[in-house]
Formats: sequence, C-alpha cells, structure tokens
Amino acid sequence: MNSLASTHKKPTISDVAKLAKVGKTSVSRYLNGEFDALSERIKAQIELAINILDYRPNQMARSLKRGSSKLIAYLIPDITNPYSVEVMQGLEKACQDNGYTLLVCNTNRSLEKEHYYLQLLSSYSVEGLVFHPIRSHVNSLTAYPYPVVLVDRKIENFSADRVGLDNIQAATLATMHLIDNGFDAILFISEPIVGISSRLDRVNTFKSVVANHHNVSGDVIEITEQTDSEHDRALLATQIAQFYDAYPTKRKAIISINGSLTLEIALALKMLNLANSQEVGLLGFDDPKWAAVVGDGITSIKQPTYRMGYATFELLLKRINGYQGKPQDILFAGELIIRSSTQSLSSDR
Amino acid sequence: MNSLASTHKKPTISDVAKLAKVGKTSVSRYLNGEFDALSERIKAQIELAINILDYRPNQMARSLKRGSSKLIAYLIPDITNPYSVEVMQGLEKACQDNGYTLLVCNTNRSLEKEHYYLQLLSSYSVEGLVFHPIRSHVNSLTAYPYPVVLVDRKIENFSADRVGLDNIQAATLATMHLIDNGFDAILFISEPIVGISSRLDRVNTFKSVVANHHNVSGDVIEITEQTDSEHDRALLATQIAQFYDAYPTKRKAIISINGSLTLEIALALKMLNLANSQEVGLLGFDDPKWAAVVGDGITSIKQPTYRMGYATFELLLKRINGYQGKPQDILFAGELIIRSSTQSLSSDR
DNA sequence: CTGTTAGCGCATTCAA
DNA sequence: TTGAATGCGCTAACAG
Repeated sequence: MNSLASTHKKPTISDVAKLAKVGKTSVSRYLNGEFDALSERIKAQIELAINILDYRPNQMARSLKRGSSKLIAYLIPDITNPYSVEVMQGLEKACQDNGYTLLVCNTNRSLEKEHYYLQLLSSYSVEGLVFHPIRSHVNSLTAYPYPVVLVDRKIENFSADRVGLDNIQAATLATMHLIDNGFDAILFISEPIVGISSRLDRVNTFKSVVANHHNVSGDVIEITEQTDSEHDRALLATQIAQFYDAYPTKRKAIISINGSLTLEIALALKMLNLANSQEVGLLGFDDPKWAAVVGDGITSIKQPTYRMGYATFELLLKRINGYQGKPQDILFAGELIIRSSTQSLSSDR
Repeated sequence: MNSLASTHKKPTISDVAKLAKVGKTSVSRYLNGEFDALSERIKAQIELAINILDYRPNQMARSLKRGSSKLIAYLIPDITNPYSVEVMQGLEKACQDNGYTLLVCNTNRSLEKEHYYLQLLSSYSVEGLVFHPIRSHVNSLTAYPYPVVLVDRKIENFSADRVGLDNIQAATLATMHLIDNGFDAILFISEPIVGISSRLDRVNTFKSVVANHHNVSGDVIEITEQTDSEHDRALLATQIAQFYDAYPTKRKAIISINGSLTLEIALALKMLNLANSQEVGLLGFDDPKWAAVVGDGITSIKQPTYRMGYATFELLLKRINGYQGKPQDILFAGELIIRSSTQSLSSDR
C-alpha cells in the first residue's frame, strides 16, 4: 500500500553518468554548478538523466569527501524554554534559506550530555555550532573542529562570537519601569547565577540601579533550577510570601529572570492570592505568547528572538566561509512590553 | 585563545590501527562491540590507542558504508505549537537513549517545504522519519526509503504506524464535561479541518455527542490558520461575539481544537470582556503549561505528549530494525484537567 | 581470532 | 571541455 514500489535502490552518480553517456566528473560538475566548464549539450543530457532517475546526490558521500556536511547543530540546555524555541525558529528559517539542515540537541542541563554532544557533533562533520551553553565552564577541553557562535551567554577562556540580549540596557529598563511606577520594594528572582554571564549581568544591573534609589529596597534571591515538582513550587511560594511580609508598607514587585520562571512565579502568586498588581507587581524577562493572557497580562522584556536566531546563523555562516575577523558580541536591545501586572490603579507616585 | 591548538587533523581508524599495531578490521570490530571476536590483549591495545588519540569514528564514513546514519528526522508543520515541542522532548530523549541524533525540520505549514524536506532527508540517509504531516495529502509521490511513523494524523493512501490521541474518547470526554456542568450552547472552534484526520475525528465526535442531547446546541466554526495578525484576532472575536449573542438564554462554552488556538480564543474573550466561566466557558485540547495560569486556569484535555514522543521513537526503531508487522495505530487517552474556566458558581444543572 | 582486500558515492587531481 | 583514476574513513566479505 506504500505509495510506490521503488524496488530500485537509489540511483548514484554513476547511474546518471551512464544514462547521460558522460563521465561521472561531468555530472559532479553539474551538481556543483560549474556550468562554465560544461557544454550545453552535455548539460542537457545530464539534466534529463537526473530527472528520469529522480536522482539526488548522497550527502553522506559528499560530506565524506569534502569534509563539509551542510549540517549545523544547535545545542540547548532546555528545550522547554520558550526562548530557545523561538531562537530555533529563526535559526531553522536561516538554515532553510541557505541550504543547511539543523541538528537539534538538548543537553537538558546536564554537563555530561553537553560533553557527549560536543563530541558527537564533530563525528557528524557539522560545519558549525550554535551553542547555548549550560554555564561558562565547559568540561570538554578539546578544541572544536568547527566554528561556534554562542547564544545568550559567554564561556570562560573561550572567545567566540556571541549573540544575545543587551542585559544592561534591558535590566535597567525593567527596573526603572518598576521604580517609575511606584514600586519601592523589588524582589529579583533568578535561577542559579554562577557561571551564567547573562544572569549575572541582569542581577548586577538590577542591584546598581536600585542602589541609586535610596527609597527603594531591592532583594535578590537565587533559587535552584525549577523542576516540575510541587515541592519546588511550594518553596518558591514560601520565599515570595516572606518577601511580601517583609515590606508591609511598601509597594512590592517581582522581576523574574526568564520566561519559565515567570510562569512558576505567576503560579505561586496565584496560590498565595497575590496575583494582582495591587498586591505584587510582576515583570519578567522574555515575552512568550502567553504573557499577554496570564492574569491580565504580564509586563515583560521582549527579546527579538527570531531575529537573534537568524542573525546567529548569518554570523556562523560567515565563519564557516572563512571569515577570520575577531569575535564580536552582537547584542540586541530588549523591548519593554507594558501590561497590567505592573499598573497602578491610582498613580500613587 | 581557542582552548587547544589541535593542528592535527582528526585521527582515523588507520591511525588507531597503526598505533595499536593491529589491523583496521580489529579496530572496527572493537568499535562495533564485537568483543567476543577479539583477544583481551588486542582489545586493550586498541582501547589505549583510542584514548591516546582521542579518536572518534567518522559517522559520515560509517553511514556511507552501511547506509545507516544513526539519524532520524522529525518533520513538523509548526514548531511554534507546544504540542510538537513536547513530543519532541520525548523523541529527543529516546534518541539519546538509543544513540540516535535528531534532525528537526519545520515545514512551517508549507507543502512545498514538506516536499523539500522529504526529498532532502533521504539524501542524509536518515534511518527513519517521524512525520507530523500538514495534511493528509502529501504531494511527494516517491516512496520513502526509510520507515515512517506518523504523528497525530493519518495520510491518505499511505499506511504506516501512527501515534496519536484517541480523539473519539477525548472529544467525548470534553463535550460531556461541558454538558454535565450545565453548558447548553457549545461552540467548537477549529482550524482548517479538511484533510486532517485528527481534527475531523474531534469535530465529528463533538457533533454526535451533542446530537444525543436535545437540549444543547452545538455549533462548529472552522477558521483559517491563525497568523499573528490583528486582523485574524479581530475576526475571531467577532465570530465569538456572534455566538454569544445567538444564545442569550443559554450557558455558553467554547471548545478549542488545540493549544495555540486556545490562547487566541482566551485573548479574544478578554477583548470582549467575556473571560469568565460565568459568561463563556472555555475548554481546550492540549494542556500547555500556561493553561493553569491563564485567567483562573483553563480546563483542558491533556495529551501524554512526552510519552507519545518516546513511544513514537520506539515504534520507529522497531521498524528500523526490520519489524514487518502490519501498521498499527497507537492511541493514547486524553486526560481531562478541570480548572476554573468550566466551573459553575451555582451548580445550576 | 586476525588481517587483507574491496568497495560505499562522490569530488578532485591530472592528463588528454 | 572532458573523463579516468584515486582516495575520503569505514565495514564486510573473505582468507588465513
């Protein structure tokens, strides 16, 4: 019941050459677009033969020969993170536009798996790697045999292009927005910070902005990587409650370091019956689609993730093609999307 | 500044053989785990040499030789869809557990791209394909040179294993839940149905369940694929408003065919100031994480997506290993997660 | 148990 | 312009 019988094995370049009555070399040249070295007659014959046989070159053989594979890999710590998925969309499109195919590898926050994939990828002759590392310390000391573009964060002792958010700008924007809206007790909640440059930048910026405003208190708590467990959820709620109780006379708000965490916080706030900007404001980095609909909308810092993904590929391609300029940081500005979660009913400034 | 110099080119199996003073074949055997055909002495030598050289076999060469690549592909219509991403997680894990690597290809709802990838994949010698087709009519007539497992929906004239939701069970569950909770005007909103078996099953089931309850009216509207445009959003809102006005005396609820659409509907409901189960109930297929936090929580039909992904791979692997049994449908039951969006204040049954 | 040999499908010398 | 020959790194006969 399969669409077609296709008992034939896949045609090879030799089959095409034979049918077209030309040498394999000519076919190879045709495939690689070296038309200036081919007569019209031969070209036409080859074209015909290819169509008849429905021939398509074997990428594996090509890769073996030339070392390149038209494959690039995207290594991400958490496939669940909307940020990663959004970046992936831009990446995927760019790949398609340039004849590349994307290998997606989820390290699932395990350094071991990160290592595993880093090794594995070279054996697939990937031409380049888009690397969203778990943290700055990568435990594979071997040099990568392919260009690497980092996403979101840096790696120690490894200099490579990086595409990411302008965290200083974005964190300033976020913090100032809260302060300007009359919040004077702000809790910044982050997942583990050590070794993750982007998080560090955000937290430090937050601290320094708050330090410039003597009337506002700024707390930072660093929680463990959130799992789906009720336990983590309860713990988070407890910590938020503590913060809430600590500033009875102030207007309180929370900044969340990323999209997944924002969701957890929203959940916790709901459990605590505090899910209302009059009780506790909420602002999150990342702007997943649901941010507009949770509660009456969560104010967020939107990253141009799609463009970032696309740009990442372009940078990588430049490297693949031999560009040797010194590594650059391409930082995108974050955009503040204001929603109800940081509104004051009365402008009580 | 790169971690290591690595001026050497990558070691090959010959290098290992030379260093270990054995034949290439023995090394190959070692690599493939045929230890019973190797003396302890040789085995140790090879092991040593491999470690010294930090050798890793070239997958491309292997693939070329044996035709298999340890690569499988996942072809999805919309990488934005949380369903697909969740399935992908299970898939990715299963791949990892079995030494496979996942190629992710986003057809972005374009039949042309679907065709493009279907062609491309064979040239990468993928060993199997997990295929979430755009719709039942696939415009590539060529037979696939690799096993295929379908996800979510069927394809006409093409018999293959399929993993999906038990749509009849799930749609019955959903509809009955609404009816039992006193809703007697139910609007089922779907994205295009033609050629998409899973949607058809859901809609038909809905219709027949409603038909068995004479006091409840069931409407179905089929909207176009939602883009991110304001226009689509406004149109959707209009249609919902019409439904709302049509049944002034009844208790109204909406069923949404999938997660993305549920979000759009929630947005529309909010625009219309109807985002409250007392005004209009809401129930959606799929249970993305945010479903718990939108409004006071959206009741949904949860699919065991992760397990589905994992199971899909297992099925595929069986086929890859030559299993010839006749194609089967593996249907998973949907689970109803009841939240506020379908609660009645008064039990007005 | 072990090694030699011969390709897998293609791109690249090199000659013609 | 064209094509024959060579080898990319590996595995699978086939001998020993």
